[in-house]
Amino acid sequence: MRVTIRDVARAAGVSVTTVSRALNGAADVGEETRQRVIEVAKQLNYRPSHVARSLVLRKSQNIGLLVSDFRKGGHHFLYDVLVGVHDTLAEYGYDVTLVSTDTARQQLIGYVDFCRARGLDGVIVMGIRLDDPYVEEVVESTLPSVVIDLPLLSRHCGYVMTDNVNGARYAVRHLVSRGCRRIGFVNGAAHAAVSRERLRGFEEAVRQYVGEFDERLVVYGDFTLEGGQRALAELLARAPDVDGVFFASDLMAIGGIQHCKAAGLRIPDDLALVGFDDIDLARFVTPALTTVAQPRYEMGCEAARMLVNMLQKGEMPSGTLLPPQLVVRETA
Amino acid sequence: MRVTIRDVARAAGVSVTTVSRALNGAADVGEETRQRVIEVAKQLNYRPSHVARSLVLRKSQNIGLLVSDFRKGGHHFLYDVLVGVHDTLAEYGYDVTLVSTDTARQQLIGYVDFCRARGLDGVIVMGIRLDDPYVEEVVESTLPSVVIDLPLLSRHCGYVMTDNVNGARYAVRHLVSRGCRRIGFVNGAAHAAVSRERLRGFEEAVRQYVGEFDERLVVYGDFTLEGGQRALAELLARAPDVDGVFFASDLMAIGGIQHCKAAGLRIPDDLALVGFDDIDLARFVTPALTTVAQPRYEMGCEAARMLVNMLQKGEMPSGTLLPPQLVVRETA
DNA sequence: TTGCGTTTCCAAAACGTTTTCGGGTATATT
DNA sequence: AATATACCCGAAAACGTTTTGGAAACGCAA
Repeated sequence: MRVTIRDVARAAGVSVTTVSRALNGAADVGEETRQRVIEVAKQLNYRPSHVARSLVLRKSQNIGLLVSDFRKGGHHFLYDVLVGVHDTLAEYGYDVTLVSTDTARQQLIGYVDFCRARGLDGVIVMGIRLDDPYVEEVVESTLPSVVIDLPLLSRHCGYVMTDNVNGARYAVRHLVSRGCRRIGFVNGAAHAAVSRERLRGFEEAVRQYVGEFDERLVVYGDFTLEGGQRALAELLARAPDVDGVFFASDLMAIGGIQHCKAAGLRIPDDLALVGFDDIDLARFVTPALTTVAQPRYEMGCEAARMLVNMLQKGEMPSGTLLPPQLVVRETA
Repeated sequence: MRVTIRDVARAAGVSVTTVSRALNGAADVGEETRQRVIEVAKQLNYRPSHVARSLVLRKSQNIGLLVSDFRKGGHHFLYDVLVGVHDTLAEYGYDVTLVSTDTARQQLIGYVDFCRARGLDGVIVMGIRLDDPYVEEVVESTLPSVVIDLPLLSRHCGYVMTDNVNGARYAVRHLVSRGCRRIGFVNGAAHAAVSRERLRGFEEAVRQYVGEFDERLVVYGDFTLEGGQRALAELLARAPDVDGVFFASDLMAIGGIQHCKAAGLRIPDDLALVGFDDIDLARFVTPALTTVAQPRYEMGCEAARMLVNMLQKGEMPSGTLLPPQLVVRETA
């Protein structure tokens, strides 16, 4: 059947101890025996069993990627982050197994127990909301974790997110540089952490670049396309003199574009639009959407890096903000 | 530290054997002891170690999701399939760990060895191409596997893909029903299995619905947006009287739309377009793209189901075709 | 009483590794 | 020559489960 360390030992005429040592680069094994063992191992196509190793070492070199809601939207975002996580984790020799909160919830156990049962060394959490009951578990648990897009910090829990306040500032600054003086904001869901930050950045930038801040110019669109349409309509009803608007997501901004077309508003002459995210759609929609891009892939990489530093070097978790980038196209 | 089966045994005043049996629903344990054990286990918040179990059972309840190239395009496709795979595998009590061919390749070992080292019970392969050196390994290996979008069938390897020939037929039939009589085809990469099938469906449908098949009306666009633009230009140069064209991917079709706009062709009056895939973009682009949708999520589910049946019931692998669906929007 | 079948339980082996502790040689030091 | 010092190597325990092969207790029939 499977070729074990014992087979290698027998074939090389040494003990299993020596095989283990030779293959793992331990010090106290003669150079010639080491070579022989390596040769035999290769000959037999020997692959150490990760599960046996995990059992004795009490770590699995396996980290969980916890996704709160796989289905709902955010495809682009989640996928890129996932790839980033996978790539850098693979570099460090870790595997990643998918964990959905749904399955844990279904078994009526916390996700921490879920991960412990599987011997996961740590977990990267994404797609979770502030109002999710799991956040409490994340911050309190001793399972090393880093969460994406939610500023949760504790002894065993770090986070990485994009610098939303500066992202919002970039957007406003750009609109101002394009001549806008009366700028509105279509925010996402109110309970999302990122919404608050983008609002803060928006307000600060408006105060800095145009002077007065009119809170009647911020409306909420729930991150959806239809929400964006509705919200923009409401905004324009409140303040017809608005000449530029910042959307907290590209999807909402695209809704905004559609509203403008329906209302006969020229973009960007009558109304300048800038979105947030830089989803794939952004470059294809007409007019192409000016937006502030999130470094999705890099967020995954950074989260992974932080986690392995916690695991391997015992570093304390931290909060990392990644810089977004304004990409200007046609809408502003 | 960790609470083990031994702790439960001690606390319940029985042997570990009995605990194992009680918890796993084996027959020979008294009903009252079973209840006591269960109670104690709950009390102690005992979670059996999956890795210890894997070691002795020699199966891990863990299957690999092999992605040949995480980065390159296909985001939408891969993500939806991945979610489908995860969801139904979770239903059956399996975990899924991400495996990229890159990391295996980098370690200079076959992906089968890679999976075996990790004790994976099986593997679902996606994003692989006909010319990939790994296909040989897939069909020859004894590791139960099912591949997506590539018709590989062997003793331990099944596949699921969408019914591409019928998808192409739907597209052509729709174009014909819209009055098109001279229909072109912008195919994807020639070496992709799906390309061949779509071509076959296209040819059959053209013969059936319009009569003669002119092979000069099929060009290749490499699945990219720019490729689609170029290919359509070439097609129109060859045959200016073309009045409808079927693209083997939405991205190429969108390239086609852009070419039409640049060339001053009205869609669908001068030229009717239909794509393939139904990516997110399709509904947002203007005019909205008529296309044939692939059941991405269901493909993942079906692949998972097939693999589980192979593993649990010893069923033979099979080839499954899932029906695509024409979604008509504005371009045809 | 003996023999036998059931039921309920347990000790121990097994799964495939790593690691601790110590044993043996050869070489260097006194 | 005796002793210390490296240097290699191996036996065995451990990791946390499942499962095998009995064993004890009990009831029942002979």
